[in-house]
Amino acid sequence: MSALKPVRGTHDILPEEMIRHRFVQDKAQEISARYGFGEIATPIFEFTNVFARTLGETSDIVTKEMYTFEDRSENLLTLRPEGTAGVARAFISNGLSQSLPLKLFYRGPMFRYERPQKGRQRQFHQVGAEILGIDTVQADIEVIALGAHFLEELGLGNDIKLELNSLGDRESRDAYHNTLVEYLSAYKDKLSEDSLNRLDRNPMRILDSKDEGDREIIANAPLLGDSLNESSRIFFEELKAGLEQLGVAYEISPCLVRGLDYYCHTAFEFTTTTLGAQGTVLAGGRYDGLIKQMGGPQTSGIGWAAGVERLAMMIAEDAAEKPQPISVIPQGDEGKKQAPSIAHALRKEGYIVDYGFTGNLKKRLQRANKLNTKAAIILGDDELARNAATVRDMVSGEQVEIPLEKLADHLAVYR
RNA sequence: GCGAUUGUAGCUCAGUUGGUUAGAGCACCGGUUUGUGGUACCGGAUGCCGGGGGUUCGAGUCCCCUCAAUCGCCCCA
Repeated sequence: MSALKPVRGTHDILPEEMIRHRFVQDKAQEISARYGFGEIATPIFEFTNVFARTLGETSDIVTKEMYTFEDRSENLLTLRPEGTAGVARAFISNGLSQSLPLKLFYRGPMFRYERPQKGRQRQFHQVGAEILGIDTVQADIEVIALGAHFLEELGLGNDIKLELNSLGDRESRDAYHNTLVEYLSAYKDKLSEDSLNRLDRNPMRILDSKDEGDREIIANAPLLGDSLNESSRIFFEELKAGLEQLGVAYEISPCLVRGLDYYCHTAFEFTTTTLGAQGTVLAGGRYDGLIKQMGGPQTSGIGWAAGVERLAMMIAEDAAEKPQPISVIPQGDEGKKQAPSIAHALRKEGYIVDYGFTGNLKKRLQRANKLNTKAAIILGDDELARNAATVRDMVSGEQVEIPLEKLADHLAVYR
């Protein structure tokens, strides 16, 4: 046991796992690009108020989960706990209101000081997509369809369901807020302690409570859907119709609310039961008030983020292909002399080439086998004297002698 | 932040009511084969028993503290 451990909630991603990690990220990027999203990278730290002001002063993320520190110039900075606030800030900083609508994809590490569990680290990675500047439901439909498409491409179509709800516009949300607080206040002596705390701060989160006593009270609580005003109701109806048109299956989840303050109208979560308590795998919603709240022009937005680690855990063992290199194996003095330039030439041709550095023929073949090599090129003095190399097919074990100048062509089948 | 479980070799784990030099499988290294891998056989190395303190003649085993992982709550991706 080494005394040198990584900081709690962080971990190393070794090459083996990185293949899956990359697969998830690259798939997200690839599918997003197909929907016309360009990739953006924002800094992993920002001025603290970028997050504090936008996520909601009372949200758990802001009040107890941020990595906040002062730099040497006494700036108060925070490691980003999520991606949307940074994208919104970048939108304002770069005057991107001239280029609306914007469709942006991002990926990268996020930081939250939470109690670690499986699928919940303090440094974790997200991929996300945002559409800025479209206040009609078409954006919601496209963003959700993108999420569903991405998860499907990962091979997770059957393990995941989409939960959908509408928080309504500001007016609807405020109206509901009031009716809910009124209703819940009658049960003040029966609510759980957690929920009591949330009654003032963020009463809608009480709908999510897993406490049994709370659930009984919630069962008869007024529904968010009933407080939606006409335009919000139509918006939601159009969203559902649009998803149906695209064959995106969903379930209405009347108690689904999101933790961050900036959401309105559409809220959705793709969830799974295969990851235990950390079942949310991709989630998002509409945030029409966010950019204005940050000091930018009124600009609507909708987007989602997905947890890369959670998705990487779910994808099938063999979903992400491992590289299959070609091994170059020198044998004897002449082989050692020529091997580096032969390997180099093949790499320039685009082949993945492993050069094992040490060991005799046997050891190098063992290494080649472990690396899942397709073919081995054996460079012995005998064949080099004839300006040729032996190519061993690592699956069949068959060997043929190939003149050096035809080597690259011959290997085409192993590419 | 709260509650519970766990922590022995690189990995997965065994280790009787506390009792000498702590074990297995896989992986690793070497050999059977000094120019031929994947199978087989033979051999080898490996541990601050998570860390610290305590009880005891004696602790991997019991007690306390601590760190970490896992599960649930909370929160969320």
